Amino acid sequence: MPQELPKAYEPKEVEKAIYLKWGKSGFFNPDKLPGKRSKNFSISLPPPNATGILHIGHAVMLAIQDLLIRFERMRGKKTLWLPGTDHAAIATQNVVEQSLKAEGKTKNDLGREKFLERINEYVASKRNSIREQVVRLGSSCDWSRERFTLDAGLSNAVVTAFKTLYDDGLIYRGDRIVNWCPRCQSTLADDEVEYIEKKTPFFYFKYGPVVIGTARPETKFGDKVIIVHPDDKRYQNIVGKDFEVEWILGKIKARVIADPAADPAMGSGAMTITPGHSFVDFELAKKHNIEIEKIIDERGCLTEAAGEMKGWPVREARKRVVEILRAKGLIEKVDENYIHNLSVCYRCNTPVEPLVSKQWFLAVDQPTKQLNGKTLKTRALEVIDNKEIEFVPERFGKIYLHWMTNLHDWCISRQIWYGHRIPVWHRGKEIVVSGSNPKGEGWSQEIDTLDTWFSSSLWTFSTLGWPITKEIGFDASLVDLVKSGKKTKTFRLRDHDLSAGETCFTHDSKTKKKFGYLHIVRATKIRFDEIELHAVGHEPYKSRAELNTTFQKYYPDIAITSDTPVWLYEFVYQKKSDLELFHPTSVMETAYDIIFFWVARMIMMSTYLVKEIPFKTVYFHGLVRDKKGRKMSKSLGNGIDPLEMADKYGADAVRLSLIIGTSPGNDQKLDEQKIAGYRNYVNKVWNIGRFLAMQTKGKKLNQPKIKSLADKWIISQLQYFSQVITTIGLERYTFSPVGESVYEFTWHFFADWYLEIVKVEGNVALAKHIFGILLKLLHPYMPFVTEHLWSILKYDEGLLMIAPWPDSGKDFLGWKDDKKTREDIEMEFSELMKAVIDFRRQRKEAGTPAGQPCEVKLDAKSPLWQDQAIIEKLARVKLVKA
RNA sequence: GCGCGUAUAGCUCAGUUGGUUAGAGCGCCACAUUGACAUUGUGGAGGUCCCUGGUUCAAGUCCAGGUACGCGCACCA
Repeated sequence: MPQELPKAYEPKEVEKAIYLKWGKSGFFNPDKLPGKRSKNFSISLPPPNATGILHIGHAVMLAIQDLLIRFERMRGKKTLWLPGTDHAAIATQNVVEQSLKAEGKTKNDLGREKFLERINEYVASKRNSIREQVVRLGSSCDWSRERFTLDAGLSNAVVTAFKTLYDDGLIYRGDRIVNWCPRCQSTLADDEVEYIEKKTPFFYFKYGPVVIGTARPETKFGDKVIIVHPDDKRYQNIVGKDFEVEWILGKIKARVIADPAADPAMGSGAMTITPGHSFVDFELAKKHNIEIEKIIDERGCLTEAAGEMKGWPVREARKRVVEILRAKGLIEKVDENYIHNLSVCYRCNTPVEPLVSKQWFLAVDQPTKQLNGKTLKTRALEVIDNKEIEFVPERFGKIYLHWMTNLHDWCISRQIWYGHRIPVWHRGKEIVVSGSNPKGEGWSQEIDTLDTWFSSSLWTFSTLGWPITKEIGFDASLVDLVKSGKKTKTFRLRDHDLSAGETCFTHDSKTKKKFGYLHIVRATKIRFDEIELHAVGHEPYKSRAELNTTFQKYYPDIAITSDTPVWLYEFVYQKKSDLELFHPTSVMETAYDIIFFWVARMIMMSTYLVKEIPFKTVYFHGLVRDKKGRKMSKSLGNGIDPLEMADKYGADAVRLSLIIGTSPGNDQKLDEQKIAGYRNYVNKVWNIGRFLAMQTKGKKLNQPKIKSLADKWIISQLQYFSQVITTIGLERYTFSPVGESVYEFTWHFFADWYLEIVKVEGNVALAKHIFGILLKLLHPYMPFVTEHLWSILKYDEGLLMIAPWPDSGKDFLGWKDDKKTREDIEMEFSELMKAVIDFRRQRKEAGTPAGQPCEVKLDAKSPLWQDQAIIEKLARVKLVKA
C-alpha cells in the first residue's frame, strides 16, 4: 500500500525477500530463462577460497560481474554466471593447521587421513557461509551449477588434464632446484614467492687465492668451485687450477673455472657457487657438470655436509660459521648495511629455501603436436599478441607478455596433503597415470598433491563438464522421451563412473548415433529392489516382474537378484552441452594481482586441452585500499567488511560505491562516507518511486503520452542517453562513467527538473513510464531497490531482472531520435532552465523572506510566458511584464 | 637495472579521437522545512590540470625530458 511506504528505504527488510523472489523464479539458470535467446553470455566466477570469509575485494568482483550478467540477461542473452569455491590447498591447510596448533596438535599427530577429514569438515562448514555472503550482495549466479575444485567432476578433469599432458611429454619428473617453504613443508611455484627488503650483514671471506662475498655463509660448506670471468686479467693465471683451501671444516680442494656469469665489476670479481641452494648456481653447476651437494634440508636445518653442525637451524648455523671463519682469520670485511631481497612464502611469510628436490614439472618450452608444433608458452603468447583475447585495460597485455616470455617450467607438485593427489601410480618400475588404483596388486600412488592453481587453471571448462568422454546409450524407443527432458532418471546395472556435475554423451544404443548430452545432477548406488517403478527415465514399469524382464533383456550376462547393485543417474538432457554453449566464456573479471597465478595459466591450459581460449575478454579491477591508500588487512584492522556495510547501508549502496568512481586496473580508496553517499542516492531513487506510487494510487492511468516541451525533452534525452550508455558504455566496460551518468540523469534531470514540472503539468502517466525505463537502466547497478519498486509500481507482472533492456522504439513511445529535433528541444528547454535558475538567483539576491512572493520582471514578448506556471512554481517568483 | 601505472578543487576521482568559460560526488559557506525525499532542496565559494621544453590556429589531452609516489619483473657472489 503506497501510503504505507516508509519515508526512508529500508534495505535490510527488502533485500532478503527480493533475493528469494529471484531465486524462486529460476532465472539465474540459463536453461530456465524465457524467450529465444540465441546469443550466449557466460562468466566463471573466480572461485573464492574455501576458507570462507568474503572481503571487500570479493565484493568488487561480485558487483561488476553481476552488473554484466544482469545487463546481458536483460538484453536477451542466455546468461550463465557459474559460481564455485576453490580448495586453496595451502591457504586452507594452513588455517586448519593453526586450529590444530591451538589444541596442541600437529597434522602428523592425526595422520593424513584424519587430517583430511578434519579439513573436509572445516570446508563443508564454511560452504554455506560463502554462499550466503555471495547472495547477500545480490549476485545472480546459477547455484544449480555450483562447483568446487575438489568435487568429482573437477577431479576427473584434473586427472584427464594431467594424463594428457603426461602422455604428451609435457609433464615430467626431475631433480631440480625449487623454492621450498620450511614451514609449509612444500615446494612453491616461482610466483608464489614474494620478496621483502631486509638489511643483512654481507661477508667477504678469504677463500684460497680469492675473496668471495656472501650474505649466507651457512650455505657455503660445500663450495668447491671458484668462478671467474674468462676475460678477467686478475685471475687468468689461476683458471683451471686446483687449490687447497682453508675453509669452515678444515682444508678442502677447490678448483677455478672461467664463466661469463662472474661479473668482474662485482666485489672481487670471483665467486664460489652453491648449486644446491641457489637458482643461478644450480644452472652453472649443470653447465660445468659440478657435483650438487645438499647443505640444508627440508626443515631448514643443516645436513651432514655441515659436520658436527648437522641439524642446526639456519639462523644459528650462520652465526657459528661466521665465528669459525673469524677465528681462522678468514674474514676480510663485513658490510653491515647490505640490503638483501629476502624471498618469503606468499602464504605464510616464512623465508624460502631454494633446494634441490625431485618434483613434477610442466614443460612450457616444449613443442607439441597438439599445438601444431608450438609450445604452451608460444601459444599463450600468441593469443594475446593476436588479440584473440582482449585485456581491459590494455596495458596488462604487456605485463602478461613479459611474464610469459620469461616463464620457466612450472613446478606443480606440492608436499601438502590437501588437494588433488598426483594421479601417478608406481609398481616397481611401472608407472601408470590414473585417477584410481590400477588393476592388480602392489600399486602405490604418489604422495604429493598438485599445486592448487593446476585445478584452477582448468576452471572455465572443468566447471562446464569437460572432459566429455563418457557415454550412455538409450533404447531407440526412449530417445524421444529423453529428448523431451521430462524424465530425469535412469538406472544402470553397469557402472558408467559418472558423478554429479559431469556431462556425458548419449546415444541411440542400436544405431550408436549421438543425440545430445546428459548433465548428471545426482549419481547414487542403490540395490535392484530399490528401483522405483514409476519415477524413471524409462517408461514406467507395471510390476517388479516386468522390470526384471526388461533388465534381463539388456543385461543378459548379469544374474539379477534383489541385492544386485544399481547405479541411479539423475540427469538433465541437453541438446548442446554447457561446454559448447558457454565456452569460451565471455568475460573473465578478476583482480590484477592474480594475472600470473590464474589468468595466464588458464590461457595455457585451455588453449592446449580444449583448443579454445578460455575467455574473450579479461577485465581487471584494482585493489580496494583504505582512505589512506593502505592495503586493507586484518593486522592493520583497517578492513571494511562488505557484509557489515550491506547491513548498515544496503547491498545496493555497497555495490554502487565499489563500481562508481573507479577505473579498470586502478586501485581505489574507499571509506564509509562514500558508501553512505550512495545510500542517499538509493534513498532518492526510492523516494521517486514513493512519489509516483502516491500520485498514481487508486487512479486509472491513461496511456503515457508526450504532450509538453518538458515531456519531449525528457524522452528525447533519455532515448539518446540510453543508447549511448549501452553501446559505448556497458559494452565497452566503462561502468563508472555510465553509472555516474545514470545517477546524474535520475537525480538531476528526472527528479530535480522533470518531476517538479510534472507537479505543475500533471503528466503522471508519462513520468511513471520514464521512471520504468530508468529502473531498467539502474537495475544492473542497484538490483534490489529497482526490483522492489518495479513490483510496487506494478510495471508488469514479471520481474525487472528479465525485463527487456530499453533500446526499442516501444520504450520511447515511438519517439524518433532525430539529432536535429533533439538539439532544438534541448535548446528550448535550456532556455526555460536558465530562466528558472536566473530568477532563483534574483530572488536570493533580493533577500526575499520565505513565504513572501518575489516579483521579477520578464519581457512581455518573451516566449517564456507560455511556461509561466512552471517558472513561477520552480523559481518561487511572480512574473510581471516588463 | 628493465617495464608499467598514477599526479586535475580541501578529499575521492571523471575528463572519448586535441576544440568555447576544465566537471561530478563528498566536504565547506549562505538560505530554505506541512505537500516524494533533511539520507532533502536552492544558491554560492573553491583549480598554476606535477615541472620544463616542443608540435599546433588551439594542449589537462599529443611528443621529449625531468620530479614525486605506487606496482610488476629481474638482479641479489
